[in-house]
Amino acid sequence: MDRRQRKTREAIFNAFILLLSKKNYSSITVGEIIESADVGRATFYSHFETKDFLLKDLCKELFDHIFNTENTERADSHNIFDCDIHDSVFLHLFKHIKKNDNNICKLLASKNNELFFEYFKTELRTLITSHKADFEDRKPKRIPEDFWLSHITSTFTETLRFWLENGMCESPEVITEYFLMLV
Amino acid sequence: MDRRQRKTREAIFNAFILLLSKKNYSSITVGEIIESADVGRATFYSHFETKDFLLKDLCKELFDHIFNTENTERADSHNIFDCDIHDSVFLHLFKHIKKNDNNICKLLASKNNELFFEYFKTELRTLITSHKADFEDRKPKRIPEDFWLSHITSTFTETLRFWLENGMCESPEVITEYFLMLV
DNA sequence: TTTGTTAACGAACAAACTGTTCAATAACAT
DNA sequence: ATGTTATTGAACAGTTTGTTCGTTAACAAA
Repeated sequence: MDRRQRKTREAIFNAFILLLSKKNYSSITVGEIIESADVGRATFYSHFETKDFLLKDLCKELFDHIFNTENTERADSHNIFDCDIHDSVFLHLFKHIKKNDNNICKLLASKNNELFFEYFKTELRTLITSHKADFEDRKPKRIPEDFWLSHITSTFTETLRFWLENGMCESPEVITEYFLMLV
Repeated sequence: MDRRQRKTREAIFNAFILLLSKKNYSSITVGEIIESADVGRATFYSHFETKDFLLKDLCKELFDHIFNTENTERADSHNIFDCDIHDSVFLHLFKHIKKNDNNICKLLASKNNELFFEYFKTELRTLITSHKADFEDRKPKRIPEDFWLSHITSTFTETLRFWLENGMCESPEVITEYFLMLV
């Protein structure tokens, strides 16, 4: 990718993240974004079709990173997390989120931007679906399968939300424990 | 309240509900609402400051109804739900939602309107907080109090969401059972 | 029925935002 | 050095928003 393209794309993403941490998504205008990013109006629209697509692309960038390093690290099977204890995936996720300084946290923590959380949940649910075997023994017999998966997913995101809103003062290990206590 | 005021208020609410069942909140314009409600532009703005306030007022109208008949029915202590079995409040809520033909259901079921769900959750949380004693024995010792309340609240709304998305084919009793199994 | 009050109307209005176009300029790759 | 491609800035039409105001109609109380 052309260096110019990369630079403007970065500038727009950063400006957008900055704005999202201050105000809620729907009240942000394209005018504010391009002013903050210091790029031309036409440039913005040559990169992103609309503001919605900008959000979608940003989410893809941030989440693919988390969830894919997740996958690849587990795939090449020789790191500390690739063990057979079933809850390690979630501990890993919490650690990963804590490590990834502010960007994701800032956005997930902001009560307003529900859209952002929705994209996160979508990615999370596919991850959890691929690990559903780990929860078989905890599942009440009569609960339907898809409802069960939704429940695990939303319990995880609510745990994460609690953690972020409290300034992540608990350790990833404790938060993982909380999560597993509830599900 | 003046009959004229009541009529336009009703007309606007109904038009708004109709639109919300077709498209998502942010894409609805004031122009569409007043056209569908068949009222003048100035009239709309004399009733509601902005579109956001319209949503807030609609939520208040719908939810106050559910949650307050809840309270009053329990207050005058002589109906079938006012018993000492601790889960009856939630069964009552599910029944109430099912009974209340479509309006609320239509809105809660539509995946798009996350805002609407947020208002619902706020009301629900205060209800659950006032009944938190009923869940004391289920609460893992180490889980913080407010986190525990958030968890019960979101588990309830996710259960409700599941129910609505599946066309409410299960009975209120079964759904209540599902909810209590998970929490 | 008459009278004073209040709501609805509708048309017009400025202001803000959106998404597009285009010619000129600068950065890039070879 | 040359052809390609991204950025720029300004201008543009089209929406949407929220307000204003004079006129008309519905209301409530005498």
